[in-house]
Amino acid sequence: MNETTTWNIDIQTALIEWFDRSARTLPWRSYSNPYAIWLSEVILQQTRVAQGRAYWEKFMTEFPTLQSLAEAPSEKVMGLWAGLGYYSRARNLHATAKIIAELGDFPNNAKDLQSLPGIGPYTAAAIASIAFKQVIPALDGNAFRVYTRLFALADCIDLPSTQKIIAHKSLPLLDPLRPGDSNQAIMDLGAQICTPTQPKCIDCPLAFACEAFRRGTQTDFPMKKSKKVAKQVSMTLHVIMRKDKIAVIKRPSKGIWGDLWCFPEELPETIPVIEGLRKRHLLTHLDLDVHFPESHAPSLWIEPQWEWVDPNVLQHRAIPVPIRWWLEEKNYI
DNA sequence: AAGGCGGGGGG
DNA sequence: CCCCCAGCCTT
Repeated sequence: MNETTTWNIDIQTALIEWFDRSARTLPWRSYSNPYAIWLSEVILQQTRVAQGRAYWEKFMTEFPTLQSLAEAPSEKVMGLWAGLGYYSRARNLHATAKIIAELGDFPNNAKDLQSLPGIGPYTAAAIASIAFKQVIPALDGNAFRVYTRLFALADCIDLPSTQKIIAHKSLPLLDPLRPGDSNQAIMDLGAQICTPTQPKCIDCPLAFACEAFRRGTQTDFPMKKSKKVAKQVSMTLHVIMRKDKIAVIKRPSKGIWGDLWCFPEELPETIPVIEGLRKRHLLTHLDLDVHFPESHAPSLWIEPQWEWVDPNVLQHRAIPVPIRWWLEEKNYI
């Protein structure tokens, strides 16, 4: 056994022992069925555990099995997802449930998993390692941070070439008998110890092996391209009342708030408008200045795309956060 | 390779 | 205010 091998095994062991001692207790970790694990992984894409946890509980209660999710109406799936963001995840989740239900059994390796909608390199590796014990590194934002520090790797993590290097260098650090736990240990480490700004290296089980720690350059990693500023955009969402009903439209699948119910952005010029509320809504790529002008449509007014709904029940549909905000401001919730 | 896509919590 | 989070998909 050469020196490199023993070094890697020392890291494997330190990681697994730390995991057994200090891992977060998360509800999906008590499940071994791939459905529950897949659901957690999709919900947690670009989403903190603290935010996604309640959604996982809701989905598991409403759809205890993959079959039940596959058979659900999409309106119900989108409604449960409302408020969590990145709504294409919900559409892809539903589409994949139907595909797997049709297949008969759950794909059990990363390559097959990655062919499914909404399952990319990270999620495929996570499911394959956790549910099926495939030895493959699951590289999320946490893992990229932990590994670039461990290796003092100064390459930009946005580049696919860098991600390949990390996948290659991290593979031997996984315990071949517990690859899922090794991956989850790295992610837990990133969330609790190897944090972006103030890493707690004094408590880190991998400090003995960490090149950035040895150099005192932990916060130099990971390197990434500077992000662009969010574009400022003004958006008009017309609040149109007809008697006691309010006009809503279902937004197209592509674009912001895809498949969600929203107030119309366009209004026939024949309907007079009064100024309404205004709200700033920040997204990663947009700085929205949302206007809510109010108007009243004649009692028999028909607009093909609009649906007239009771504002008191609108909260139960799949609506974006600004609509929910408006309903709250007007005491409909 | 770059840009679109949500929302919220923590420093 | 700024950061970035168990990323993926399209162009």
